[in-house]
Parts: sequence; structure tokens; C-alpha cells
Amino acid sequence: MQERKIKTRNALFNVALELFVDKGIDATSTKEITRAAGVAEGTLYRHFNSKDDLAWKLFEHHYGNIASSLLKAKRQSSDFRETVESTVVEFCRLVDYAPLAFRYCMLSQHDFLGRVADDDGNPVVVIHSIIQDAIRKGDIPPGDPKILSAMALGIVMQPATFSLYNRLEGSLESHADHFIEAVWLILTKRGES
Amino acid sequence: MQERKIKTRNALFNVALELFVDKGIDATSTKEITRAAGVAEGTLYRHFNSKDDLAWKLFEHHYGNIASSLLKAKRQSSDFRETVESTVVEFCRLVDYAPLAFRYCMLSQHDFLGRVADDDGNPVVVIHSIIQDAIRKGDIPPGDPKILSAMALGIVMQPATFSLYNRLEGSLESHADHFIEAVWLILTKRGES
Amino acid sequence: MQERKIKTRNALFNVALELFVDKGIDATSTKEITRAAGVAEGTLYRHFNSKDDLAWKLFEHHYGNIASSLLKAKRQSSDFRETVESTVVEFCRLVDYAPLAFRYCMLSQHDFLGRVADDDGNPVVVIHSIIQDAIRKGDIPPGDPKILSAMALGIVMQPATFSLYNRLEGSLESHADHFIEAVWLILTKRGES
Amino acid sequence: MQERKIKTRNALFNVALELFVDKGIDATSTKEITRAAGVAEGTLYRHFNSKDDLAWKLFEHHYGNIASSLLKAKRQSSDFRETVESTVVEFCRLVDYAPLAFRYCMLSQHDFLGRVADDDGNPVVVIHSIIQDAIRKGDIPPGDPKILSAMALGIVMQPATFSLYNRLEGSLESHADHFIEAVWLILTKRGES
DNA sequence: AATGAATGAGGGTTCATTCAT
DNA sequence: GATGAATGAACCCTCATTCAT
Repeated sequence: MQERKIKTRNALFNVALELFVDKGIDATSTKEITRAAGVAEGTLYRHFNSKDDLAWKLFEHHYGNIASSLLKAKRQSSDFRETVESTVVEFCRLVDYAPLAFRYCMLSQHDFLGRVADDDGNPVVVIHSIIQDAIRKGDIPPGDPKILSAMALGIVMQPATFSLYNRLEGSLESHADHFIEAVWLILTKRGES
Repeated sequence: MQERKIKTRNALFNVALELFVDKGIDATSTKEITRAAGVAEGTLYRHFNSKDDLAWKLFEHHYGNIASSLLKAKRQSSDFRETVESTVVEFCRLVDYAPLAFRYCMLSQHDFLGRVADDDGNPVVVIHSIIQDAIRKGDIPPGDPKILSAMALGIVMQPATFSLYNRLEGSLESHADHFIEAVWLILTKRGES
Repeated sequence: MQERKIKTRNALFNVALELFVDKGIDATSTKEITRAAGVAEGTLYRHFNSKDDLAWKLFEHHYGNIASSLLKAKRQSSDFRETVESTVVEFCRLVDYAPLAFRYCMLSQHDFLGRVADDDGNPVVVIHSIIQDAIRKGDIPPGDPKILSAMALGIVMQPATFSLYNRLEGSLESHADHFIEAVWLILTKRGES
Repeated sequence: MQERKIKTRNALFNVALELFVDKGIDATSTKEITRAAGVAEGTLYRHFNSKDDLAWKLFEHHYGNIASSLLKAKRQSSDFRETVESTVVEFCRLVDYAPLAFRYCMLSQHDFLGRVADDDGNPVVVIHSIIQDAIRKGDIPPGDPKILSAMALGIVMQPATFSLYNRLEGSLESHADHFIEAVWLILTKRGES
């Protein structure tokens, strides 16, 4: 009973992810989702309040996953250098191994970013806090953590975007060393000119 | 005659930009666009083949504008340092002064990036060629221009995104110095450890 | 469930027949059809892929009905004279008792004749085979079955057309004797001068 | 001046005939007609009151042409046998040499038959009067001229239809002898059994 | 819990027609 | 006389959602 319900929900979840990424949220009909999931049209509404609810839960889930992965990477590292290395690598792996989830977050952020909380479930907040901590601890020279985290994120995010649009060969992780070096440079070598 | 047609077309163009950014392309109806432009619904189809055609032409126009602005900034600078400075500043100004155009390109890139040519009308190509030239001329140490241009772009792009989502205070240009320094670092100080 | 769906489909079918004959297919809107059938506009599309699909299925149905009626009339007769009599009478009855169906086939044949198969579901083929058989069996003098069936059909078809346009008084069947005599003459008395 | 106007009108007339036959009246837009005629959209309304007016004038013209051709054939013949021969042949020639005009009359009769007058401009009336005269003069045995003319017309009309739908090989005139014989039989040999 | 027929508002688009130039 | 930009009603169709089964 319970098990079957969960199975249906997961089917809807996974199928929706695929279709949303493939065609866009608006261009994907609930009919397509339910057919691809092998259930009746009405069944979607036993698991989600609306199509938007499904799309939002999907975003929340995968966006939160990214945040918690980064958070875990941070917690498992003992110094700041290691934090940079492990979070960058973790980020690359997320893109490489769960490209659908990543793409979905990217393309739907315009719709949902307004709804996410500014807490540890938000990858942007996680990165911000990593850098804030580093400044506080003196691991890196002082600076505006917002600007710094934006730039650091961009160093990995933009190649990730290119990778998803096939502008970059190979896995993203295969380029991780470059990202780590760059992030390290912009965080630690400022003002040395 | 000619003049009137151009006026109508521009009204549709500008109104569509505003609405598309505000609500998304799919969520904006042709009725809304034409009403806001002060013309009949059918008029849209005397200027564009379809709503998608309008959206695409809008993208093409503004995306091309970004490319040509960057290209101009590059051409007007005499050495590589200056190129970095002027292109970064130019980029910031585009975001600050034409935020709608910029936002529109960001949110619709998933729909249209597949259609843009890989030429000088593509900002990504412009940045790539800037870096490729710098490597060729020995201005910066050798490296994969794709990765380097992705990272350099990310350093400005991600803050721009944050700025548009109000995660960053002040104009983007007010932070330009940080971006210039960061881009300079990752391009010139690699491998020095 | 099943029953309800069938009821709805039949309502759409019958209402469409009436409206299509009355105003023409193009001049009949889906709104009119569904309103007259007492269902919502979208419901039409749960039963037919498109308005054209509805129009075509309608044609296929009634055109096939004519063919099978003629075929039955032929099979139930024991000699050729009887075949002529019963098919002509059957044809007249179809026009008299199902004038809508007949009219619909007439006015929409320009759209759909290209799609019908050349088999026993096609009245023209049925008549052709009746005459072909008669020639083969020696019931009538040899001749081009295409020309003969065209003329025989015309002898009944044109009066039917006149009848539907009120150029002819009384039921078509009341004139059946004349058609039978004429068909018999052109099929059997050729070449006697 | 005058000449140019006539030229434009003829272009519209001929182009409309072609398009109407090809795609149907409703499915042909005024835009298509004017573009194919090489004039501006508005120009159509300097020559015709509306699209329907154009379609009707087109029907009136070609339908009247058929009538006057048949009438001429009748007038040029000296006895009834010759009348049958020349009208049938004339009919065949019309179909063979002006198939577009003929097709157009066939497919649009459902729309326009209600508007035609019952006079010498109507082919049906011409045929009816030919047969009525023959009865009056004793050329053929008495009978209902409506039924007789319907059957006689059908004998040529149905093969003509088949010819236009490619169900018949060769020109229609090449089969004229069969039609003449058949018409002659049904008109003169009735009641001989 | 699941079904799927029905809903009806709203979508993008077409079209015959008008009128200022 | 001819133009063609503008019109706006009407078109066919899709869609997220509901509810009786």
C-alpha cells in the first residue's frame, strides 16, 4: 500500500525531472508526465497539489541536495584549502553524475529562487558561509564575502554551464584542478599585485 | 508608412522585453503584449512570424548587442590589461544600464542558445577569442582557452546574476575593480603557486 | 463509464452530421458542435483528434454504410435483374431515409475521396464489381465496366442530387422504377441500335 | 487605365479559380489570392465586394458558360438525335478543356445552387428544356421531363466526376459515343421492355 | 489509491476587411 | 486605382484541474 504510493510518487518525480529539463516546465503537460509515469491523469493530484507544486518540490529537493552535498564536503575537510578542494570537486561531481538535477535547478531558478529560504538548504548560503568563516578565521584576507562567494561560485558555475551546453569536453571533474587553483587565487592572493 | 511600421515594431519589441522578463516567455500571452503595445493582436503577426519568432529576434538582438559591446571594448584597448579592464567594465555597465536586456538573455538562453551562431555575434565567442589572442601573444601563460574564458566569464557573470536577484548591493560597476583583479589573477598568476 | 463515453461520442457524431450538412464543414465551428451536443468544447478532443478527424470519421462511417447496404442488396438477390432492382431501390431508400448522411457524403467527397480505400467499403467499387461480375457471367454484353458503372450510378445519383436540392417531387423511391428501367436499358440493350 | 483594371480583375479571377479548386474556397485566403495575382491585399476589394462575391461571380461566370455552350450546341443541331450528340460532346469537351471551371462548379454548387436563377443561364434548365421540347415534338415517348433530364445528365455527369477524380482513363470525349448511346436508349426506348 | 471523462478558460494564430496614404 | 499596415473577432486546440466511479 504505502510502498506502492511511494513508487508512484517517485515515478512522477523522476519522469517530471526528465521532461522538465528536456522541454521546459511550461511546455510539459501534466498529461505527458502521467503517461510517461504510467499512471492516470488524475493520479498526479493525489501526490501533488498542482503542477507548480510538483515543479517546486522537485526544485526544492534537488537544490537542497546540492546544498547538503556541499555542506558535507565542507564538514569533512580539516582546513580551508581542503574545503575549497572538496567543495569544488563535489560540485563537479554533482554536475557530472546528476546533470538532469543540475540542469533543472539552473533553468527553473528564475521561477523558484524567490521561494528558497536563506538557510543551509541553499547552496549559495553554504558557499557564502564557507567564505565568511574563512575570513573570520584569517584563512584568507578580509573582503566582501558576497562578492567573493559570487566570484568563486562563478568560476565553477560557468564552466558547468558550458559543460551542460557541450561547450566543454570531458567531465567537469577532469577540470577541477583548474577551478580549485582559480578559486584559491582569487580568495588568497588579492591585493598582492 | 515605413515610419509607422517601425514604431509599431519597436513598441512590440520593447513591451515584449519587459513582459517576458517580468513573467517569463510562456506566461506572457500575445494578448498582453499587443495590449501593452497599444495595437491589435493580429498586428503582432505583421511584424513577427510567431510569438516564438518575436522572442527569438529579441534574444538575437540583445545577445548580439552584448557581443558587439564587448568587441568594441576590446578593440579600443591597446594592451591586454586594458582589454580586461574595459571588457569587465563594459559588461558591468550593460548589466547596470540595460538590466532587462541582460535578464532576458539569461532567462531565455535555455531556449535559444542552440540557435546562436559561433561567431562575433556571440559574447562567449568574443571572450574566448580575447583570451586565445592573449595566449598567442604571450600576454598570459598558455592554457585551455575554453576553461579560462569560462572561469573569467563566471567571475563577472555570477555577481551579475546575484545583482539581478538583489543578492548584491550597489551597481555592478561599483564592484568592477574586484572582478578585474580576480580575472587578472586567474589569467596571469596560474602555476606560480 | 464506457456507456457515458459512447453516448457523448454519438451525440457529437450526430450533431456534427447535422451541422456539417446545414452549414458546411468549414463554416461549422467546434464551439457550435459541442454546444449543440451539450458538452464542453474540450470534450470533442477526447473523442476525436481534431475537427478534421471528426469530419473524416463521419464520412468514413456513412460512406461505408452506403457501400455495405448496396453489398447486402446484391448478396440477397439471386439473378442480375434482381440485383439491379434491389440495389437501385436500396440506394433510393438510403437517400430517402438518411438524407443527411447522403448529403454529407456528397458535399464532403471533395475533401475525403482521396482517403478512401478501393475496397468493399467504397460504394463505387461495389457497383463496379456488380457490373464486372455481370459481364463475366454473360448477364450483359461486354463493355468497359468503369464507363458502365459510372453511367449506371449517374442515372440514380443525379436524380438523388436533384431530390436533395428539391428539384424533384416525392420520395426518390417513388421513381425507382424509372431508374431500374434506365439502368437495365443501358446495361443490356447496348449495340442493338 | 481601363485596360489595366481589366487585367487585374482577370488575374484575380483566374488565380482564384485555380486556388479554390486546389484547396477549396474556405481554405483559400484572400491574401493568397492577391499574392498569387501579384497585387496588394486591398486591391481585391476594388474589384469585388467580398471574397464571397468573388467566389459567386466566378461560379456564375463558369456555370453560365456551361449553359450557353449547351444552348449553342442545341441551337446548331437540326434534329433531336443531333441535339443529343452535340450537347453530350459539348459537355465532354467542357470537362476536357476547362477542367478547372468544371471542377469549381461541382465543388461549389452546394454553396451557390440556391442563388442561380431558373433560366437559360442554368445548364440544368437547358437540358430540361431540350427534353421537354423533344417530348412536345414527339421525338421521344412522353415522360416526366425532370426525371428524364436528371437521368440523362447523370449519364454524362457521373463519368465526368470519375474523370476528374482520375477513376477514368483518357479524355471524356473519347467515351462520348457510349454516353450518347446510353442517353438515346433511356430517352427513346422506354416502355418497350 | 487510482481512474479517466469532462471541463471551460485561455492559448497562439488566421483572416476578411478597412482606410489613410 | 492601388497599396499594405492595422484591425479584432473568431478559429481550433491544449491544458491543469475536478470528481464520479
